[in-house]
Amino acid sequence: MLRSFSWPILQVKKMVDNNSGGEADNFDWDTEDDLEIDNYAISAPSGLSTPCGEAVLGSAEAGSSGNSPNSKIIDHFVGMGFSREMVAKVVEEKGEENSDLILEALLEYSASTLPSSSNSKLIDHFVGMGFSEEMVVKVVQENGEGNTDSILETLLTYSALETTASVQQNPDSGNCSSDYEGSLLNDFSDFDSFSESEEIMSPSSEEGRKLLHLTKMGYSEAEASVVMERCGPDSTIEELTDFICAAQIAKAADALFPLEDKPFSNGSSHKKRRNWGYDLLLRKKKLKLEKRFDEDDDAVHLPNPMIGFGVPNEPDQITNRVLPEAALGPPYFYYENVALAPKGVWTTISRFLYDVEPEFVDSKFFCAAARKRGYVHNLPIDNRFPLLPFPPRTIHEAFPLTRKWWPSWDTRTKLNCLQTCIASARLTDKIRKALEDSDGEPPLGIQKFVLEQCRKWNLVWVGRNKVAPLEPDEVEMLLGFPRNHTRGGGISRTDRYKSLGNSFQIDTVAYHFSVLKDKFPGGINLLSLFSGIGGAEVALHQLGIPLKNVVAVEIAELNRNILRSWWEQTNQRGTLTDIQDVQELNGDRLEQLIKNFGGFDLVVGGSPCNNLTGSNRYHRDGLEGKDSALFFDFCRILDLVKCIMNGTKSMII
DNA sequence: GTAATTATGAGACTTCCG
DNA sequence: CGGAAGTCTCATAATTAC
Repeated sequence: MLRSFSWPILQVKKMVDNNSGGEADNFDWDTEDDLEIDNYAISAPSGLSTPCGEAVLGSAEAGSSGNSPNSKIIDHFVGMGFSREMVAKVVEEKGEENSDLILEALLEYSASTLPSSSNSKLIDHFVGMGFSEEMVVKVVQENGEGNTDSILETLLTYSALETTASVQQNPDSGNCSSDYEGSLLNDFSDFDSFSESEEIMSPSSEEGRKLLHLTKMGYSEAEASVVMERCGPDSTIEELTDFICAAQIAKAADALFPLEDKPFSNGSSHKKRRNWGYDLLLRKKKLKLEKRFDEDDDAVHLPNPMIGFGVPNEPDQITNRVLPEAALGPPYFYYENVALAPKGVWTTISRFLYDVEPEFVDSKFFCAAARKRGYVHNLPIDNRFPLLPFPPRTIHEAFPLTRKWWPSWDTRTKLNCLQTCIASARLTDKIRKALEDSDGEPPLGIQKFVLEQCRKWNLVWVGRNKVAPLEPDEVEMLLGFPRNHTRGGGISRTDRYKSLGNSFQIDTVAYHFSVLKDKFPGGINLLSLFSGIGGAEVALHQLGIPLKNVVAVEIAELNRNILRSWWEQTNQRGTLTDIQDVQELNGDRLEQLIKNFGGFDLVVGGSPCNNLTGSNRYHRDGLEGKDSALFFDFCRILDLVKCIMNGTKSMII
């Protein structure tokens, strides 16, 4: 039943409305819209590139003009890799005669805007998405590195502008609203700076006021009316300008994915693929709008008990659900992260994964340790079955030797979440000393202290007054990995804890994957993002689902070694492809992989949680944190896989 | 002597419960 | 409404290994 989620029927309804073709708020980028916007951009060239361009370029507006006297020299330096606005600014300062002086200034300016080491990773992240480095540096500086959402948005807009500015040699753009300065999206209050267009329309009605606004910003009256018609009468200026920018963004996507990828350049995959960035932007925008309208409904309520659609041996089972159409496979996908993330994170994750409702499950229903996780997936949920035999499900079953020393006042039967760090020897010593001071039953205060530390650090009793953290192989067992999965091969104890603490609980994941067994009797092609020590692979293997082709993306060499070693030891007959960085997985690489073995059946990923988890005292920055933002790479890659596979299919047909 | 490992101590945010 | 419980952590210093 859905009662355990606050995930609303309402949301489902909304989606149905969308699918049935709601006009005004239908942001779906279907072919019709595509054409229409393209035509729109071409048929009305006078305003489209300029208004946004003015806003972005600020005082250096001359750069966007194709026929302005210094455009040639600007193009020259832009061709060398400097950003247009930087060149324009420098040319304005130094004059266009002395190109040496300009070059010197440009180099100096570039050096001064080089990324600091702290945000260079963020910059690499966006550069990896296909944006130019200087553009990224600039945008990161403007937006601050904390706000990846607005960075991405600005980048997309900039790309669009660069493309249109260089593609359209627009004779009129130079003298269009050159007095407009400041942020296009934020400042709409200053009417006085547009005196020359005052007479276009009187701002008597609300509609007229908006129209006037848009025309003052440099759009033609015709453009403004078309956009207002499309966006509906209630749309804000911000939405209207966003919509206009969408036309440029569609072109920006072209710039990101040049036409040379031959195999599919005539098929539909390329066409769809180029829109992923735009889709991402739209989903972000949609999220923002929804946030604005129902801020109260933002929170996802975690179910209690946390059993998702059901766990073995529990009567409450949900075997039916309706997935949004956009979420349907192929491929199947499976995304995992910590359930207890900061507010709004799961709403965002769900929105980006086609509005699929997360399934929150605590692994304590599968093993002796808690592990509260959210899973967003499009797998069927009927006829699931667990791995057998069941692993031990209480501490005593898992560690029978501890029973002898377990004090009666320690009432734990389950361990807390297995994390990446363990208690220090000093702490366990402190506990021993505290207990030795009292004969027999310790005072309540001591009991409370000890119990608190035991819960916090998952300590077990290994002797009289002696507690200890779990050994790595004990953690392996609890998580369902084969014994010694992470042992040896140059891996330290600390690394083992770290890798295991970041991993799936096999029994939980296998229970969800079990529905695939009937569907893929001949084996499965798996794309495993952030694969770590191979939780998904191990789960599928233990279910008896043959692994045909596995592409595992994992940044840590140690983890790749662990997976490779497991792969060899279990005599896998398929092929395992290692990839180090998700950034390597661009459209071309994916097309090549998909072409090689005919598509992925399952895309799995649990992106980094260290900016989400409550254990992080320093950088709990939510999805915008530098590591957890890799979630957006999961979305990016999943989108690409979907597009390429659908494109391939339609080509074959 | 340098590199790798280990020890140590650093709160915040959310939900649940009474 | 306040307290309790729980959380895939991080940076740095100290120590040990090579």
